[in-house]
Amino acid sequence: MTDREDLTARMLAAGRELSTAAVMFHTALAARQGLSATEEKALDLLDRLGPLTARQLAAHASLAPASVTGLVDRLERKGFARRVPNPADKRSVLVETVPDRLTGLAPLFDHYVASLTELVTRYNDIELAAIVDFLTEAAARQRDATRLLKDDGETFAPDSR
Amino acid sequence: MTDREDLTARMLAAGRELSTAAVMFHTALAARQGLSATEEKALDLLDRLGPLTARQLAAHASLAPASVTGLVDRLERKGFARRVPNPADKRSVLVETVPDRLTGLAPLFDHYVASLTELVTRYNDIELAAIVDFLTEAAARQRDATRLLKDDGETFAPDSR
DNA sequence: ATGTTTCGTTCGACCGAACGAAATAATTGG
DNA sequence: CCAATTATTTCGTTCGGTCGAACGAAACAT
Repeated sequence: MTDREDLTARMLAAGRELSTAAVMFHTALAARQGLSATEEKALDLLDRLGPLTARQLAAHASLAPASVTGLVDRLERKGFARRVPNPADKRSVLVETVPDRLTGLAPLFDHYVASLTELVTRYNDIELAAIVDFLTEAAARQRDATRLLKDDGETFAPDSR
Repeated sequence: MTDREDLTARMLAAGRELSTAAVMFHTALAARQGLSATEEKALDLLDRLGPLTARQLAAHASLAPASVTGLVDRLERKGFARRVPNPADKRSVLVETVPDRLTGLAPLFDHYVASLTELVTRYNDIELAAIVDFLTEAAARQRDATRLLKDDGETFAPDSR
């Protein structure tokens, strides 16, 4: 095995390690907040797409409208989201995340960010640029893989977002 | 903002992207196989620690013995694990993963691995070594953060199952 | 040998989370 | 201004997943 092949193999192994570490981190984060997978997914959708009506949230999360009522009830009870009246349509309800729902965890995030910031002092600008490029590209390719995984399996189960 | 600060900020942003991509990939992978979070966690434990007795699996997964019976029943029914007699103790049962439980997904993995392998041809040896080092170190630091998250949260809530 | 501990399973019960159908409220269109 | 449509909630139900307690079988100890 050449040095180059060895480096590539180690890249793959390290990538797997980081991947599982990320999954475990997110799992622990959700558990710490007392959130189920569905609830966390909903909060992520609301963060990424902005306030949504119950119906829109149902569509994005692939849930029945009745299920969203219960879901939002739980999120409100736990203090992670709230219903606000929709000025444009008094039948509907806008659901939005509570702005500072992560304040209690800020020290942890700060510590982690500081740790990574310290880590990259090891590398010169050229190396760091390569790292940034790699992370960006790897994320894009993993998103592609995720899409393949879904499309391939849901040919008959429309998500309809 | 200096170039260096900009690079570091982009490293953090790209890292978050990759992290969420990894989580979504794992979620899709589990859904594709019809596995719940608990079931996937159990399979991961069995893969990492080798065959375990039901009791050991219960301890590692923080489940009651009765729950493990049902869990392993489900995994067997779905074809992802099996019980084998424990030669050292006829009371106990060893649970192991079925060796080729990912064969159907091999093409997908191969494609993703090939994509990453192609990606790193962009970088010279120095840069690639930096990438490998970064991935390894970032994984270690994220594991640390996960541990903090858990320890900090369970100081008062003994799991004790 | 025989009493005790350990292992996994079975049983019965419970809870969270999802669903469909019906009910309620508000909007839209003729 | 009324009928049809749309948005959400309520209601009752179902299902999966977990638990504690009780049990039989095997191992251990004395």
